[in-house]
Amino acid sequence: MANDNKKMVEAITPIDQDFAQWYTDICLKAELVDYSSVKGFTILRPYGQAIWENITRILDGMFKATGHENVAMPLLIPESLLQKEKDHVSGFAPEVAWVTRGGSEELEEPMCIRPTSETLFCDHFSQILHTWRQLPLLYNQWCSVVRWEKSTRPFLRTREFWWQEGHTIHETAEEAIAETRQQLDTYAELCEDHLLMPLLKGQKTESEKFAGAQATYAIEAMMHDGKALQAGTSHYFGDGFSRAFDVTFAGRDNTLQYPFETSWGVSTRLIGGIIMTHGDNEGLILPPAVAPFQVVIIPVAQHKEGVLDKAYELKERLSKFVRVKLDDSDNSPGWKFSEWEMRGVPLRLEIGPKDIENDQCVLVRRDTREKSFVPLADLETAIPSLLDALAAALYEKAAQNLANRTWSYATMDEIVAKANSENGYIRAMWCGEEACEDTMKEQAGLSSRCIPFEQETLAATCPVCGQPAKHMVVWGKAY
RNA sequence: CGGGGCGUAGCGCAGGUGGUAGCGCGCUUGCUUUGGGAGCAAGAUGCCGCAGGUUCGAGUCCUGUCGCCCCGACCA
Repeated sequence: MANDNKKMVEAITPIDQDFAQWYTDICLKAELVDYSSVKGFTILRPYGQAIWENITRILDGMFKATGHENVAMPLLIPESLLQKEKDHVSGFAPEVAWVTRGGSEELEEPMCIRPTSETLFCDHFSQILHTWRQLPLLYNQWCSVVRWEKSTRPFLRTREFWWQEGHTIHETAEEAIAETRQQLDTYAELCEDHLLMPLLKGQKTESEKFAGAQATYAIEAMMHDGKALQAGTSHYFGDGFSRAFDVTFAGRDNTLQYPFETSWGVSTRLIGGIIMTHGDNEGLILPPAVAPFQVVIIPVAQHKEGVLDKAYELKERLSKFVRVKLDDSDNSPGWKFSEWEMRGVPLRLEIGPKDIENDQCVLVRRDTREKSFVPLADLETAIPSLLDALAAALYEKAAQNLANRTWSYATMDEIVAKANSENGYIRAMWCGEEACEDTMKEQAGLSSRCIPFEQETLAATCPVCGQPAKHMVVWGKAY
């Protein structure tokens, strides 16, 4: 009956009933985002922004630790600049937004709002690069970009999204490739260790790789519903962009050379990944590393003498080692329990008159709702250990979902049958031909997620065409 | 770009055949409550998306238009 009340007040659509609606409900009701008056442009509300800031803080630290520097590039790209690299422009042209007027005057040259900033960085590199002694240049920027998507969903696909884009140039191809792989590993560390999302790491096929790249590496995460989410990409460009933008330097042998380039990015889409990896019917469950509040203190019978005082005292004490929120609003304790569960706070601390009498409090885990009565003196050890246990359980549960939804097949019949009945990763061999990817899309509705770094030989031939197989590919449905 | 849904109070919605605006939640105030989304009472809140048209009269009918959401095809 508590459940009935709950559904009346602040209903979140059950996850099994309508996954898409469940997702949207959480985005809105946990107050992560709101829609703006322009389609596809969402507002990151304080709670959502706080999660993003925690992600950026962790990642930015990792970037700096590996020698990267932050810069800020312009918002607008002149049309002529965008067009310099032909694969790049044909990939992005369909989804760029244009500025054609300044004040009341038509611009001589239209400018697009950056969909990504390779062209801006290259143009800049061509200005500042002179000698091999300057290399590598390891740049990153935190910004938003605009891509005029046709269908949009909060976090997963919005017309404007916030991200970081790293752009580096190197003296040799080997160094650039190493950078590309290193940054992919950085993303993997962020996702697995902090966001608690188990991953598949690999290389994108020709047809799925970034416009203008020689190779695209990606991390793919699996959502509750068995669909894949491309959570981050890292691209190796060779010297294609350098040549297109005439980025040159005097080499060690005093010849003019083109540097080798990389770019890599993750976006606010990660927040969508967190929701769909860890959330449940009560709402969000946040990994402690990025939760705006790791502990919420809920005073019980807060009007009674001493309760609020004790709560404030605890807040003060806990704030020395966790991010803590004290909800001293007028709402009933029950309301607060539900509210903060919906918002995914990993641990709840209840403190009421009975607890104060016994010099204890109640700690409740968000994921299991498991209650423990803890002496107030032990909080400094009990809270971190509960947070760790919760983090381990979240990762374990997600890893279990990934394992349960990964299958290997050798024939098209098996693949089609599975694809029609369940979402997940289907591992199968592939001949390397794009035509077989197209066929896979048509017959099974699957796209190639990546060619995993960890290869296995499941069969000798491609299940689509029967030709000799070159790689094992993971197929799936993606967001 | 196709298919579907929808614009009425802050939010969610109701307003058969035209007659001058309603419900729930939330909000405000007061009292009682407080260990799983509290109760009672009294309030406040409207360019009915926008523009034309039909009509004595339009939330309602007609035409146009703008926008949003969801599902597909395309993309982080």
